[in-house]
Amino acid sequence: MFSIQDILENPPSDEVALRGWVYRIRSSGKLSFMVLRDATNIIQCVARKEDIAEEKFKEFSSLTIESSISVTGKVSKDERAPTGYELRITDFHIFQRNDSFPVSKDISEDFELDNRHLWIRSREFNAILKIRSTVFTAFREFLLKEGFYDVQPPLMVSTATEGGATLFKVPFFGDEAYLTQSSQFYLETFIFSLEKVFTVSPSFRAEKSRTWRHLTEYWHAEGEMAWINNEGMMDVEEKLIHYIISSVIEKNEAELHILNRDIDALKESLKPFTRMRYSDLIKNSASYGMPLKYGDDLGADEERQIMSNFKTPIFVTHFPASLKTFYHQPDPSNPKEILCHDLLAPEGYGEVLGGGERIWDLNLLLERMKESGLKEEDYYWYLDLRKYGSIPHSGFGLGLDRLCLWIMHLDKITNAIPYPRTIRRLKP
RNA sequence: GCCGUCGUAGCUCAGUGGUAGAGCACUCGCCUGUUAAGCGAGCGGUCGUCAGUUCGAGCCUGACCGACGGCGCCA
Repeated sequence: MFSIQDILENPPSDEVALRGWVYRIRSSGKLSFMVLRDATNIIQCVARKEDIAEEKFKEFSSLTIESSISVTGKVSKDERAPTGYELRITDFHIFQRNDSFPVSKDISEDFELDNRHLWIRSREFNAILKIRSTVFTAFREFLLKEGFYDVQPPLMVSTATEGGATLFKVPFFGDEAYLTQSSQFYLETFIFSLEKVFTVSPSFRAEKSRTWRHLTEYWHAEGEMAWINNEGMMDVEEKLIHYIISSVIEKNEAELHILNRDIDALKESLKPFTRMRYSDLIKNSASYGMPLKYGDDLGADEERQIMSNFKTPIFVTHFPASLKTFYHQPDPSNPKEILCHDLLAPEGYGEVLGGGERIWDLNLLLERMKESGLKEEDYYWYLDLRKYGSIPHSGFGLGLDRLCLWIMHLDKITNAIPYPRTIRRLKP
């Protein structure tokens, strides 16, 4: 059995059979047009009254969108057909003729989300899923080539990474567990065995966020490297992002077109990324149209305005320690700032990645934990890393859904993931 | 946690205190090249719920219920 894409690439001269779902159907007297879709593409099929029995013609003409069907016929080039070729039907078999498909041309954002299980069949979402697949695969491919190992940290944990308020509680045999909000601390344990590690796993945040770029369950791609500093980490990340974007451009040009993604704009991000200290960003902030003072954090509005001045992502480094969590390594030349970086995507998309050098001195880490009100005994295993062969190291966390959001130039993160989980959505 | 918007037909939405509307979908016709097409006919609603004001409420007022959007937090 051929796929539709096979047929379009190598149109056979003999009769072929295809199977799939009815994407569009319209009848016009003595001929009926049906656009068939499968996983790979769409092709217009035409039934002529003269080619098949009258009853079969009627049956065909009354097909409904998303009915499942197989068709047999001859393929010919036809410029009037949506994908350039057309199959003239000699026979067909209906697996199921369904009632009217709930998802039609006029649907609201909310209705679409309620029917996401059906909406993912659409050409748009088919393209989104294919690009997601490339992004996830490319992330792994690149790091494996760089000598990283793919590791599997636990998702049910007993300690917070960022802060306690945003954890989901789960009953745990009379005790209480939490769904992980970041695997960073576990990745740090792995580097003492494997040196370069990464994981792609879900993270959970019980934040009552209601924004265009927050999810309660999101795909977190995290990496951790032994013996590397903040600058070196950014070098790896920049190559990684370049690799992911190149892969998407190479493998998903057709899908980018379906989504009306400006590929030239995306190609801009294959150029080197600007690196800018937080303090310099603040100094220049007025010229970016967003006057800020030292100590201000970058929110959605700030990032959007600042990034409207850039065509490629930028790294913002050396944030004041007060703006970030406790585990970041202070800058030796100015201990009030830390050796960290955020990667802000262009075209108004903002933060997609955060990373930096971790504190590797035991006493400093203890001090910072105390300031943050964290109990030593909860983090005994994390502290052990600083007791037994501690080394300088860095890591990062990349929001894959956010990366997909930007790469596909979508309007909100719930359109970048098939089954978004947000404060108000647990179905479907 | 803060600010805001909306509940009318299966879907998307109009609706000015005075007889409940349109487009799409669906059903039945018609059409030899359509592009979620076109033409004709048909089908379809206790206007979120409860109360109040009024001669009269989808429309005004209040409460409740439900949904959605933006910000903070972050990835």
